[in-house]
Amino acid sequence: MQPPNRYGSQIARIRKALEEQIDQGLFRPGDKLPSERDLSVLFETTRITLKDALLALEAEGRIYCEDRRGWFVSPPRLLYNPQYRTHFHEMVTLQHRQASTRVLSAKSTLATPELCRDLSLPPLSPVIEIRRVRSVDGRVVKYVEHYLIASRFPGILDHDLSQSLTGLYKDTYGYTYGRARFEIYPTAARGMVAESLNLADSSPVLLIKRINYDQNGEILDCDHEYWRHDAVCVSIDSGTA
Amino acid sequence: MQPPNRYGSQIARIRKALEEQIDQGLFRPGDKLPSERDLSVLFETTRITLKDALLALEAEGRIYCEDRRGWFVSPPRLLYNPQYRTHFHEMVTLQHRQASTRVLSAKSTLATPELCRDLSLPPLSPVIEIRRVRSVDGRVVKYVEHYLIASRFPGILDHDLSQSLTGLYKDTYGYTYGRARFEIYPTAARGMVAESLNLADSSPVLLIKRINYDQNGEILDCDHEYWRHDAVCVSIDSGTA
DNA sequence: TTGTCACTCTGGACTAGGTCAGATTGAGTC
DNA sequence: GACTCAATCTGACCTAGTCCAGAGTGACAA
Repeated sequence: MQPPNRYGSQIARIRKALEEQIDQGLFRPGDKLPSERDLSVLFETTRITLKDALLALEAEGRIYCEDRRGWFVSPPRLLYNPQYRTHFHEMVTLQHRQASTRVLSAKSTLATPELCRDLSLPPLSPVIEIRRVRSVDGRVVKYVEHYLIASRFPGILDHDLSQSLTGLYKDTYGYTYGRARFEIYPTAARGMVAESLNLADSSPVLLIKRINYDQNGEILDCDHEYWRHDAVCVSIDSGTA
Repeated sequence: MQPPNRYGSQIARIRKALEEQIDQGLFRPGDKLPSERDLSVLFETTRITLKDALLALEAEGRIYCEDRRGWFVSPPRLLYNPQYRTHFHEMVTLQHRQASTRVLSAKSTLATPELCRDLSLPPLSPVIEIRRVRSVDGRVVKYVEHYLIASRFPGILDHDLSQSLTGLYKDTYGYTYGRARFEIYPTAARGMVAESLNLADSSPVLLIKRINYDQNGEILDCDHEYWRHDAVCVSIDSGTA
């Protein structure tokens, strides 16, 4: 074992070396780092120690990992203000970046007990479940599950669901957004969430649950948004509360 | 090596076993788990594999780790609505839990460039820097750095700073809160942040930066709040935006 | 042009240990 | 009762590998 040097530990030494390379612009956002194996040779350590250093940088949001593809330098976080429910594409474009959306599935199903509570529905109510992933500059950053109160959206499954739901709500059903309630907390990606975000199981994500009301204060739907934890900065402006 | 069994992997097997024990109430919030060594013997695996399972549960917020003390079962998350700047103690008490505050340091210093920008101050402006930690039910959950515009708070260092700053602002200076701006994102604890929260370096935390304005729309101060990532659920209610 | 299949590269999962330093504890002292 | 100090417990940090499965690539055949 190497004695602790002026960096305190191997992990800190490697972390700082990589941080410096990124800060100096030798690696640019989106660039791929060398493989864990190559880096462990380069830093004269084992893969486990090296991986601990990579995990530290990942926790900080400086780099991210794609399952079995490699480690990459994180682009700047997307500023996301959930209060203004502008189109995702519009928000991304305003930040001079490129957005895309892919529908994974869309179907009618029965609300879970948790959904019944969140949507104020009686037991066994039907809901429309839409799963989508959204990308910025080609990188998947968000996996969303939308749950729409079925009775309020007749025939919605026949529409193109890769477009903005906000626009569809307004143009087809005459609903505009009123207030909304959010819950935001860090958790881990599992199963389909991890898969859709190209993450390893149990990778950290930021979960944003929202319940959306229409212009008359009636519940419309709720979303479960799973963001790659390094890809977003939630930005909120409160009035006098 | 054991072949993948019906749980998919050792890590998943261990994670699910521990999850079940917690769900069944065999471990209660705040309880200490057996040591990593004991658990690795119990699950017939190595410490590294066992630790991966613990890290997965930590990422999810089910358990948390205190540096060199052990692993513990996470209590329910504290609901935190940053819009209502009620006293921390009041908020915690409303959720039937016990709050405490400890002042780490309080001094006058010069604003960093970042602070000058956030507080709209000219270069080299003096600010009051207050560092505190706040606990819920005896567990440290938040490390905060407050930066007050020095010219607006003459003599504040002579007051008891372990009390609510909101109250002090109002009673001593006649300031009440108006609007505020937040930025919320996951990052890693380093140095004093990690130390104060009893976390290992590079553990995940939720960072909430806020800039606070007074009743007249003038900037008062800004806070950098570092929350243990499993201890909080940010809850927000937006009006019609 | 398209599809497929073998090969390679990657991180994921896993074994089996050791050393180190901070935190805790308990016996003993004053 | 308070204080000290040594033993012990704990996670942090570290070595040195192996095997596996998914992702990507390039040659080649249909």
